[in-house]
Amino acid sequence: MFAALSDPTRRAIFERVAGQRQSVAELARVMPVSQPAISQHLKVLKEARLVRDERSGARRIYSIDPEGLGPLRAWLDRFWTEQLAAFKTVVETADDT
Amino acid sequence: MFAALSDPTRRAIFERVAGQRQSVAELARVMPVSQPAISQHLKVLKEARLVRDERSGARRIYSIDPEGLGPLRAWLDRFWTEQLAAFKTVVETADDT
DNA sequence: GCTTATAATAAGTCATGACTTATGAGGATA
DNA sequence: TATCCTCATAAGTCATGACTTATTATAAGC
Repeated sequence: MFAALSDPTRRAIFERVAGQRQSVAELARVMPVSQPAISQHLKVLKEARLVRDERSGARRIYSIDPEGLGPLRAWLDRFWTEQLAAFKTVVETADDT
Repeated sequence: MFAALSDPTRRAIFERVAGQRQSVAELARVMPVSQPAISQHLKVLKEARLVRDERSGARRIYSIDPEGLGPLRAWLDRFWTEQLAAFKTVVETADDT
């Protein structure tokens, strides 16, 4: 999950696909890397369940995977309360001044 | 942000610090890597504003940074609606069957 | 059928980054 | 002051992974 989104190029591809379903060639046209690089990134994103692919003739259309970001959000929420607790502590400490 | 959380060891350190503020030595005791490795990871986490450090005598106590996860949540929320839209499309497509 | 477009895989290169050991600096304790 | 912790930095090693070009497979159009 995090590994899949950590690379800037791959994250850019994901954001683009999330905004609008796209073929590999379209992505390759606009991104500053080669077509194989795009395919490799899409493979990683697909394995992370962040994108889906769908055949359309010779094209292969990639779109965001609805399942994808759930685990990330779940992980984030686990720390949200702890973060707030820590923030509260900071505020209280500041109040002690 | 993503890069900082992509490494499993570093993520484990972050989760541990998030649960309970801790010194470097404490982390080094429980984690399966050396003390310098811990320090290096903490440096990365600190630069990503995910943890804070605080001097306590010779010790240095690390805790979660309240500011840290905000940007990640903001990024995630940007795609949440798109994800739902995509999911809706999937459902509607399924309904067409 | 032959050419063209699309996309995946193979193989190889090169930089990055996650570790290690060694060392030094700063504070506590006797 | 001498010793012991605690932690950061330096330097070097090694694996991973993000690219490239070359190639192959499949579908579309003439």
